[in-house]
Amino acid sequence: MTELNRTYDHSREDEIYSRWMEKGYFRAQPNSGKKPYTIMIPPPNITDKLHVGHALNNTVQDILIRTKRMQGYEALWLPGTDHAAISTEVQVVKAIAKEGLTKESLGRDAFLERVWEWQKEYGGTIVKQLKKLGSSCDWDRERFTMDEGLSDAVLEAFVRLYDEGKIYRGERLVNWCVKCQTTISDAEVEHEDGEGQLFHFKYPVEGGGFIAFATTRPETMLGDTAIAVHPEDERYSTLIGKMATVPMVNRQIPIVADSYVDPAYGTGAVKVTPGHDPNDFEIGQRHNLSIINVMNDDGSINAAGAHYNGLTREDARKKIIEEMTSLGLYIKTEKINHAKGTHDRCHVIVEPLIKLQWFLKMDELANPALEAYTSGKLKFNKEQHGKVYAHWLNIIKDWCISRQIWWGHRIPAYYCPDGHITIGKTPPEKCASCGSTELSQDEDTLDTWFSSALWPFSTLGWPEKTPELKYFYPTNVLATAQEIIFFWVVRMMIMGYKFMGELPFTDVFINGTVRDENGVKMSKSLGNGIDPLDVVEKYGADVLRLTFASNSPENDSRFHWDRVEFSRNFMNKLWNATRFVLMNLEDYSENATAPLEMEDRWILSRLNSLTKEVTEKIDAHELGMATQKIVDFIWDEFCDWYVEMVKPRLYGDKEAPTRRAAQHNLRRVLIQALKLLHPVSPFITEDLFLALQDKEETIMLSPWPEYSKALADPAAEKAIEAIQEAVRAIRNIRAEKQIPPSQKISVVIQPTTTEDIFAKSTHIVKSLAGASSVEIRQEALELKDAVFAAIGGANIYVPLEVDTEKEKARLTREKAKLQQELARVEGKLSNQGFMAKAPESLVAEEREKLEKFTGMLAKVETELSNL
RNA sequence: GGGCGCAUAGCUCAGUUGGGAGAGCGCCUGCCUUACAAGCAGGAUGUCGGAGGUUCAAGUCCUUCUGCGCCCACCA
Repeated sequence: MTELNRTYDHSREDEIYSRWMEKGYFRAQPNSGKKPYTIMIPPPNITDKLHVGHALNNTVQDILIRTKRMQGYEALWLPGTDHAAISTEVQVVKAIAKEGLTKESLGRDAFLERVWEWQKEYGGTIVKQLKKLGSSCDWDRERFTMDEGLSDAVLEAFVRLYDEGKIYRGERLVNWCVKCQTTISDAEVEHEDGEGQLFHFKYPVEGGGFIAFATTRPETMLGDTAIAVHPEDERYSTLIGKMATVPMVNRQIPIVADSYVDPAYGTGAVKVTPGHDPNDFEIGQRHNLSIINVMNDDGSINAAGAHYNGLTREDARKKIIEEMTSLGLYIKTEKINHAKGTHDRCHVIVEPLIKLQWFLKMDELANPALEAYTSGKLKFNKEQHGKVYAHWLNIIKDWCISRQIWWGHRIPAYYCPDGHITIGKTPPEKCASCGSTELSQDEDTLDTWFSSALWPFSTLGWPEKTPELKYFYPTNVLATAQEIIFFWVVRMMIMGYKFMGELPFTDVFINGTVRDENGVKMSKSLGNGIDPLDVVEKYGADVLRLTFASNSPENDSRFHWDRVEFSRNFMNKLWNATRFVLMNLEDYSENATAPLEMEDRWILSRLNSLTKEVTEKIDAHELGMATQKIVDFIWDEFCDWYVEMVKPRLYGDKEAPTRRAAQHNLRRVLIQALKLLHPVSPFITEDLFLALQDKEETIMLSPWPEYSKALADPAAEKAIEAIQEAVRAIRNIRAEKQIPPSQKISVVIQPTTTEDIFAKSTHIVKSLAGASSVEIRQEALELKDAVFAAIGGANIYVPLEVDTEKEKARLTREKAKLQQELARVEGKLSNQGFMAKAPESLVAEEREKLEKFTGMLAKVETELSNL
């Protein structure tokens, strides 16, 4: 047994973590004979720095994995990172720009070398930071989406999906970033509200007259191929089917009827540009309109824009307004609030463009993923998240999986000069169609999420049939944030069923969002987040973890430093409680056995219930509840009550069996409580565990406590409850009478129950209520010299000089309170519906209360009249 | 516009088969009681957003209104 510092400090966390790593406690092996329990870390971007969401998410996972490890499972928590294609590429492009270099000037291979260098230098920060949190990942199995094995899995998946016709190449309107020269997924488009201009124009219509419309993007008028109106809009019914003219390019376009158009908005007529607007694209599909792309990849106008060829989109806009004005076709410009789609990395306005892209057909693949949820095989910690998951699957569209960037898995498609496509994991020697040996590989790479979608099995060795894969797949829990449900959870489910024939995990834990003090989500882009490592630095990882865990990580929450302080205070409390126990174990002998007292059996019974509750709550992924219960037990029941109850025994005769029993039980209860707390606060519990015993070398692998029926002791619980009530009553009297703690008082207890619990517990009352003597008497005391209090099991008399007036007021208050309670109970018992339909136990409980309150009221009334 | 939520003590939040309203912080009172002042004991504070409904019983279930939040989409 070791000496502990006077106050808690977290300086030993790194040392403890290193020891765990050296000992290999985090490692998990297949076929160990134990049951597997697996969690896959949601791969953070290799470029990420730890932010508050990561910290919360990892706290959740570590709690789950540590619990299962202690419960004897072969617990694997597999860590890793993804290559964050777009974000990384953007950052490296920025970095080389400082040297005056561009991607193109470097060339593909040299650029990729720079990316690897860059990621070696800056990547991996997050991994170190996760270790600071105490994350018990199996770091030997750490993976990276761009490493050899995972890259092989990506190619394998692509080839298989292509061979089955699930992957196709198609022209699609995609979000195009003119700065990054890449398509971006819908997800990467940020909608920023801002002031915009709505330009009103009119086109001439055949047979005379005009049709007016409005647009925020005049430059796309060059690609207009129709005007659309609502089919039931009477204003335009005569115009439907007629042709209008786009003057700049002198194009004849039809006026079509489509119910997409909102007749109430603007003029009720919409220009249709299928080449540059997603909704127009859909209208175009319905009416067989031609698609005209008027823009180059850099956003400038192309040859389809006639005399605007070569202008930037901004210049073209100005010139078009000028031309329309000169033709008398310009009406007006109004200012509007306008949501602009911008690229979330570079904030340049997104341009919808027609491009040849690779797509993954989702409809059939999505079926088993949806079925898994509806059948209950896939469970979410909250039903609301399951709904979101199902919603996404119900409206799923084909997934554009190609990206026009270099950093990532290059699409394994090879083209011959005739444009035939040959697909292969390795570069084919000749074209599969024409035999040409002049092959060039597709320039595009795959969406990062494509590789992430394979994560649950690619990290375990797929497509190889490894023992790991067989043993650990499907995994148990996937813990992530709600905005990732569509991006990642849905896609992992789809790929899991596709390639493994089985779902990748059975439980999804969606953790809440951490907000700042104003209730705004903490995010990197807003910069309103706290740095979790600052908290670790100042307070320790245990404190950070307890703060998250005790504040229901499954719910949204605000980050509050008050809570951090509270967590720290709790650590100190626990630390000092252990110091106290250790101080009293100096002459401890493990072999000495002694019969347990009532309070010992009480705390054991309470701890036993706690063990059951905590285990159940953790299993049910209700971590907030579990944590709060542990904290309450340690602070309230153990420290504030049990330790105080046991003090007189500890300070008594050294060799007394009752003292030996107290020593034994203090240690036993504390160790078990530490075990329950360990998943939440691993470091302090390890430290204290090692100080309290020397048989086991770590708490991490120490068996998780189990509920034992034999330890449940309702009688002891009831007895101690009565004593607690008595103590509170006496403390109340002391507070009201302003008796300082140093002044001892004498107490007379008149039990109203037949059990002699008070006679057995005078040492407790003395210690906790500051009594010099506790007398148990069957007959009542004269009240004129004593303050009286009635509790459930006894009447309490504290002999003091009584201020009659004050005492009268106090008893009157007491009487009113009791009368109120009685009225409620009586009301219930006279309620026929209640008596007929309420469960019997509830009725019995109410009857018991009736009896109790009646007795107490009678007593108070008697005392009142005696005054 | 589509989807998912939230509204409980001054503040931040718990409250999971419907059965006497809770915690932390803050506030008031008294204590440096030999583990802990990062502490101990005691205390005050709520028409559980409004209105209906189901039920013997509603913070908890249903409907509706009001005010917020998040995700996705979007105005030609």
